[in-house]
Amino acid sequence: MSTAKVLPLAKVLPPLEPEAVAPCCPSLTERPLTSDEAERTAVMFKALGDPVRLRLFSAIASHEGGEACVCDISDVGVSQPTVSHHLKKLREAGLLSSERRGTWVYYRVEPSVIAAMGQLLIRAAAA
Amino acid sequence: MSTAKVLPLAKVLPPLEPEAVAPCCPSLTERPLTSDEAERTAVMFKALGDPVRLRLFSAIASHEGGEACVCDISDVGVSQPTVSHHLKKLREAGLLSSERRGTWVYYRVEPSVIAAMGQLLIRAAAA
DNA sequence: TCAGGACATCGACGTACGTCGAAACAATCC
DNA sequence: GGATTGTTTCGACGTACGTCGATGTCCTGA
Repeated sequence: MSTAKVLPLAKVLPPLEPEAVAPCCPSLTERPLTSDEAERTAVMFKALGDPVRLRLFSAIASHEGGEACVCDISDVGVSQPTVSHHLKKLREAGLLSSERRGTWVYYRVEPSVIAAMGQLLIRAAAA
Repeated sequence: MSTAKVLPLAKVLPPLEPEAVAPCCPSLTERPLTSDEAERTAVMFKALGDPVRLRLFSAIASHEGGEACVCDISDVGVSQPTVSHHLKKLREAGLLSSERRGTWVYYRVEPSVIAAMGQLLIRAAAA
């Protein structure tokens, strides 16, 4: 029955090639951002611009090893599908990567992207 | 006529008492954010989560002295009311302060808040 | 006092977003 | 294979958000 699946649905969700999401973060202070640069950078900030996503991100970042499985961080007051939706947003923004290990899926913060966003702001504050 | 105005409409828009907007930024990595902390912090990230606002912010940050009048930064492809709306959002988030000087209104980046947001991310990346 | 420029507010419109329950998918255990 | 648990996807719903034109407010200069 249905031997041909329409989509294989990657078993391990890829970390999202970093280039696509963030060629990253041209300085905010050196010159005004172009429309394209702003579009790409805004995606990352928008991802952290929701209370639930911020709590999920914080829960993962503060978990030992900087990673946590979904089951560890689902106590944020919304339904489980909603948690999954938000984690997907964070992953698409390049801030998290995920990997399935047996029954559970583990999410991990993507240090390079986070650090780049931080530098961006630090430099803007120093200007 | 109408000698009694309903609202005085502050001549100089205040920098927004910093406490209200950000008692600021508890570490993302030390422990999971509470609901309230996430709510307050998300406002700041959300403010930078729009391409037009990011371009306005960058235009101000990259302008000499870290400040610019609205007339200097209105070339972002949206109408004047929309620019005003976005600047208000950034100010309400505590990221900008504004001051009227004669005919023009000058916006300036609020270094302490921006720096705090940056530290937040840097620490999360280092975890 | 009045005209004009700079900026903010108002009200309305369309779209994007957060949320949920139901259902599909994946791995494990019996 | 079937039941069970963990996670994602789907479809639908209400609300929040970005955008605009029209209008109001504040300041300046004649």
